[in-house]
Amino acid sequence: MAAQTDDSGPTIPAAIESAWGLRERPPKGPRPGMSVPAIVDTAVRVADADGLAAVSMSRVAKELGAATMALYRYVGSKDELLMLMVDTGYGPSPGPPPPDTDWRAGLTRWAWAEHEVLRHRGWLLHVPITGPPITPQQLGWMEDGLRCLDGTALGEGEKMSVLLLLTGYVRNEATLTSQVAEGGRAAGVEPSEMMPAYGRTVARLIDPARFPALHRVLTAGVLSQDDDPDDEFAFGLDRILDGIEALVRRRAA
Amino acid sequence: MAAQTDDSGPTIPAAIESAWGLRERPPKGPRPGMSVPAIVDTAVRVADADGLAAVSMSRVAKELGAATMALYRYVGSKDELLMLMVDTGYGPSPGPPPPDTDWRAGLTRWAWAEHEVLRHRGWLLHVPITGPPITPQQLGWMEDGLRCLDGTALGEGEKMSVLLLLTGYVRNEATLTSQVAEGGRAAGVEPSEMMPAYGRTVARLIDPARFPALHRVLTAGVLSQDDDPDDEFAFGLDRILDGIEALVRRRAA
DNA sequence: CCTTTCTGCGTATGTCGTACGCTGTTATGC
DNA sequence: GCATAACAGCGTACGACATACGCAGAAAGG
Repeated sequence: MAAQTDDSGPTIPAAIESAWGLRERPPKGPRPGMSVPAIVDTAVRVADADGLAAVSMSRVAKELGAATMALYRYVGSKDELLMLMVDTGYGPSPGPPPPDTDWRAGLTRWAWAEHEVLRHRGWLLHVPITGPPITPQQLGWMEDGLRCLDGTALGEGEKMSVLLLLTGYVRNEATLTSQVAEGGRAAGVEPSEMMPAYGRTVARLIDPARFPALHRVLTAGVLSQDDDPDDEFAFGLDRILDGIEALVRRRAA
Repeated sequence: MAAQTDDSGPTIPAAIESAWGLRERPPKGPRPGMSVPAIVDTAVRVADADGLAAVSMSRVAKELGAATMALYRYVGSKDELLMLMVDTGYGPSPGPPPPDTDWRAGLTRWAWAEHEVLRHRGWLLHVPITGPPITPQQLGWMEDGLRCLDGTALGEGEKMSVLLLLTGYVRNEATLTSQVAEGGRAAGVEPSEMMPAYGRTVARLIDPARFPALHRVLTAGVLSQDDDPDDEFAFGLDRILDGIEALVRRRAA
């Protein structure tokens, strides 16, 4: 019976372990000239300024005044860097719900907080996600979301499902609005003219006889006026919370 | 007043226009040796077999027995090819709801149909979407979804929002499950051991005092058993439909 | 038949991630 | 004080990729 170390489960990338503070500096060798947080912050700054596509290893290195390959002493791969960028990009969660907040108000605040982050950091949506969250801030968001549901009679699995449902909605809504915005910028259309332009395009393509319902939507002018994206977000959020409320009530009975 | 041609709105890529059948062959020049559909089908086959990352222009060309640059006579860019791949990959919509179907049953069928497509074509989720749908089949799905809501008192804009909400949910759920699956395959873990392994990893990282709610979820064994992903999907779907039902009832009153 | 217009595609360019190995630095064990 | 081990920085090189450009040959109109 050999001594079993605690390395059960799949291997965790070294840089993630250091994000949890589980890594000390080796006793020998030269002092590191950079640090993982400095690299990640620089990468985030590049993404904020020029988008995720601008984040290349050479660009980040140049920004730091270092050579490209120097970065690989700190992060194992670009994917690892991206994972850490997501953690930093989201930032700390909005914190546990204030006392005397019911679950619905708490989750509303939670969802709006993520909405706000994604509105300012659209590139977060373009990071290819490779697995469930294991970075500190990500799990912090989860924790605070779970706490909102503390007073309910939902099972632990149901709480988790509810959070997944909500965060999925927030991400999806943000993806849609940012796509419209980015597509418009690429085509050189004013943001306010985006939806009308899309409506005209669709109107030109479809045959009203084959797409009657879609045609009705178009003639109703739904795509002609640009709604406040926040209204759109609030609409879906209320629908989902209504659905969750039905479940919470049933469990409470 | 110059004659206004119908090229209002942003430019539509040539290959998309040909997907709508709005393009005839030029009268001169050699006969084309390939066709856009043949190229797209080949690309879809490659993605089905080896994932979206394997879809490069050179790989598709090789598969067709042609040179890389020959493809550019048919599609303007790789992005254009991807857009067409999405259209073909989704395939035709499940059709309008059968007669005497209420909106909830219709949308349930609609959502499960997309769920099924995404389960078989996980790569669809990895295609970076650059704008609102303008390809024939995509708008076909939209049309059929709208028809499900024909009998309700919802406004046209609300119908659209409801569909966006649903399709967003379906995509998000599929993204999560496929990420777990892909992440597990990359780490060499059995699919059934994925969630437990994730649970152990999180348990090792978090401090129960700082993440009490998360710790409670872990000790409840939520992540230890792997649920049927279809159950998870059905759970969220019912929540959302409950929320929509509340709205439909309010409008009907 | 000649010109126009198109197809197929070879070549070349620039960008990217990253494997490999050399050079110089630092702290430890003697 | 000195050898040595462990590490930091990074120059070079490789393979993959999207794609701009331009040339050769094919098909149809005049």
